[in-house]
Amino acid sequence: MNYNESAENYLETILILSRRLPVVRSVDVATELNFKKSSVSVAMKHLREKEQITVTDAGFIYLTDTGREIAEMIYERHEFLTNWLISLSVPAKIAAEDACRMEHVISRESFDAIKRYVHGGQ
Amino acid sequence: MNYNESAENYLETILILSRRLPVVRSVDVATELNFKKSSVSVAMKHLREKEQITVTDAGFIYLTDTGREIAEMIYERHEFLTNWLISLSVPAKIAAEDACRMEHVISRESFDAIKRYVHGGQ
DNA sequence: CTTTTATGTTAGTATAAACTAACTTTCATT
DNA sequence: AATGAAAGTTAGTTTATACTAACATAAAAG
Repeated sequence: MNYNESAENYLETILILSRRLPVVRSVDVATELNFKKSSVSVAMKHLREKEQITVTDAGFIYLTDTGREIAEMIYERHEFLTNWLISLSVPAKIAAEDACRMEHVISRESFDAIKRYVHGGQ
Repeated sequence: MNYNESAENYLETILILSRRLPVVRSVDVATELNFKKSSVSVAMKHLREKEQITVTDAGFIYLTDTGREIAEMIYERHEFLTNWLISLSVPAKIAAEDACRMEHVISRESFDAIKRYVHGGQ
């Protein structure tokens, strides 16, 4: 599978949480994803090393420009694919789960093509 | 990532090769997937254990009913998704690559819904 | 008949990404 | 001040899935 799926998911989760919470900490990500905090701690270290997030002394996580770009791309796909599948009568839970996996494996070309198709077909 | 992606891919490859070659051997799968024969050997052992393939003394690989069912489902998705993306002007190579990843992560519900949508929209 | 090639297997390695367990640090409450 | 909860880290484990290296066997070719 895609080599960045895990990292992309973390970045997306940080973005989503940053819109819901005043600050995002490691433990918030762990709670959201139902992961252990040790797993998140290691993952955040990797994201820091790739300079996709910064973490303050207080443990507050912020997306860098690069990280935000990825997060927003994935989140846009997530929203679009979820809503599209729901509009095709896929149950919301299944639609969200599928979107959550598809969003990491589609190329820009295909995503854009599907978007054009869906909008054109409305 | 999907927990069965690797196995599904092997089964699909066996199906495809079985239509192209008189018999399918481990080495044929390795050649097709650009994997080493040791990797395929281990994978075939797992598929045998799950009773998704049988292997004759001569090393010829055959899908069981269960294995064939999975292989055909994945292959149908592969064909459909590839052709659909190509019809949306995605370059063939990219379409095939994307289909090859999407085919493993979509639920039956979503796949059926997309199929209905695409056929209805023609 | 012996040597080479093709095929398959086994054992051990590497990587990614989760996990548990144990530890530190900090902060709050008694 | 002492205790305990919350947060984060580190070390080592697990699983999946590929890999390399080394070996076994059988068929082909000299």
